[in-house]
Amino acid sequence: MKDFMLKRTIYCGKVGIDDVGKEVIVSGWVHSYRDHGNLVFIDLRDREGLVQLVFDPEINGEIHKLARQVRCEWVVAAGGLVRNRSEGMENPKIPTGRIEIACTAFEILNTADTPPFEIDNADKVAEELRLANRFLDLRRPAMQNRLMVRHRVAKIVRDYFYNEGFIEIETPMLGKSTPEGARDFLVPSRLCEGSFYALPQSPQLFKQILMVAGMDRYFQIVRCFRDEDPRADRQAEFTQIDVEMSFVDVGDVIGIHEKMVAEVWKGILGIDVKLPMRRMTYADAMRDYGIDRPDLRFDMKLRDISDIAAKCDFKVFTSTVKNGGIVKGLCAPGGSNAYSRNDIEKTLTAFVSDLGAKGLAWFKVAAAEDGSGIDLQSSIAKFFSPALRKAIIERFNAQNGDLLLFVADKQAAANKALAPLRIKLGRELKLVSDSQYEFVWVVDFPLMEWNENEKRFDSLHHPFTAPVPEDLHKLDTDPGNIRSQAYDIVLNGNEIGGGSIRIHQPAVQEKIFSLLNISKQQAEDRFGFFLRALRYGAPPHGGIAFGLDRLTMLLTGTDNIRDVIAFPKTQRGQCLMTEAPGSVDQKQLEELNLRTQKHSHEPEKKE
RNA sequence: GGGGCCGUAGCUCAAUUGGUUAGAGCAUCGGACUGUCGAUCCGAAGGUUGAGGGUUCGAUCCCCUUCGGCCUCGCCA
Repeated sequence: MKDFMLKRTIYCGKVGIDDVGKEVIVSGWVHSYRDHGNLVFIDLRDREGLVQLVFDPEINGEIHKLARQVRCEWVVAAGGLVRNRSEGMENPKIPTGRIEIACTAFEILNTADTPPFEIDNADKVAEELRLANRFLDLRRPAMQNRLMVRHRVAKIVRDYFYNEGFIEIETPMLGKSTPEGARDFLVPSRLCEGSFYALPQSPQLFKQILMVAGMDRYFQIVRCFRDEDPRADRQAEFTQIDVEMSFVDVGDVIGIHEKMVAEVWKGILGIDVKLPMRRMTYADAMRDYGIDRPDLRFDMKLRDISDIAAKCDFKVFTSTVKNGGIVKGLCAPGGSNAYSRNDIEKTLTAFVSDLGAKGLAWFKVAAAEDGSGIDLQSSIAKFFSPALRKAIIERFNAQNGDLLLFVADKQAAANKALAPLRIKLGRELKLVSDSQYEFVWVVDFPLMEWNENEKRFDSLHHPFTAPVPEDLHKLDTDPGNIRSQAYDIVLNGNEIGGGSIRIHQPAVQEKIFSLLNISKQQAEDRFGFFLRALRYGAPPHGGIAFGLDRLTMLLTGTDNIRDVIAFPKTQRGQCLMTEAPGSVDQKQLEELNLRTQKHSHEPEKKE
């Protein structure tokens, strides 16, 4: 006994010209209906697409009457004969537009409340409303397609790793909190009163231990959790393609994974990615692009002009250089026509000052007044001798009509402002194409960087990253200049994956901990299990992790991570559909030996 | 924790410098209609202008507080 009579024989979207003359049964959601009093048309939607149902009172008066009652988003099943639409009645807008189903059977499986927004127009609807009614939002083909792409990426990746001899192994979700890195999500333990699990920020130590255990090649498509503020491309709960391999060097890991990426791009977009992908050192990336994830779809490299600036009479420049800063800038091709003086001094300057820059110096490249070639024009041009102006033009190989923009600051501060400025200009000057994919491996990262506030070194990647062997001797003398065997894969300015060769000798690991100001005792408390594992015969090993969410974003051309996650959270980490997080019963708290507490000093209410 | 944008009918938006009864399209409901496909035509209903307070003769508009969404800095080994 079924609770419906008509059983589907084919998906709506799959009914085609080959089915003409066949009896079929379709089921799905009423996308739209057109009632002519006589004929009734229903566009029926399922996962695979739309198909037009026709109800003719001459054919079957009873179901025609029934069909007149349906409304959008009702769930129905219909059976009938597939037939060609006669000439002039075809609808080229939908793939099934050449055929229709002349219905002889019809069943209303469910009615539906009027939806809070029209499925067809949901792309224009406030995201808040879409998230609260995700079951409706996900009925949209665009959303279903993104989830489908995500699924297919996972499938390609699984198949790829299966063929390469990798084993998918699950690691715990309830783990131990490690104070480094991002903030942990904590889960109170009922059985161990007063203790907490942490949700994994990544399976880092587990996958390394799997290498110690001899699994040799591990991968996992795994949820990770970092309790930090979300962004457009970042959720607290996200998915990694996590990989680890034994007896490998940097080249091995890169080789395996660029092939994986190429297979994904081929499988999803049909695009042949040229292998091997190019590589760039961290130092070069920072010098030319001001950032460790350069967008190589366009050139517009940053140039340091500190040597020229030191000789000018512009005090902002000279004093910056004198105080150990740099003057760095870029040349926007055609920028002096695209940006008015007001654009530069208001919009662009505001843009960089939001990023911490103190100002933005500019020159327009124009025909020289004396008719001899080109020259720089600016309110500050007078502080530069003709020779210096010429030197600047040459540094950028600037052309008439270009716009030169400079930030004078400490090196890191200048890069921090210029790198996003470069991206903004590249976009606005239409130097980037959406169909262009420029991959690059960034390598030779510094192992550590000095943390001025804490007076210690911090890992750039994480504390298990192996140094470059030739730099090992600097461990005691010059730790800030040790390069690491870390690598990031960057696509169009997005980091899509990153990893490293790991330290496999306990002595080196302990040395690194001490440089990071982690005492023997602390290391023992936090990573004791791991250090112990390293002492029992750890093979050389390394790995990588890709962000599945971000990969899917790039493959589907969205800049909103929530579009590639079925049930995402808002910027405050809430699910607007389920209203998580929520309060819990007192009884649950008691079982966990937890008590919630209001601020002891509540802000005073104004009278 | 900081900065910015936004919130008007179910949805998307409008509303002159602060001024009369807050409008339109779509959706909804009722009716008409023989091939539509954004159907069409006729009609109806639909509002705590996110919430609270203030200024004012008068507030969607100005000010304060607050809630929510988005973007962003910090944060994200």
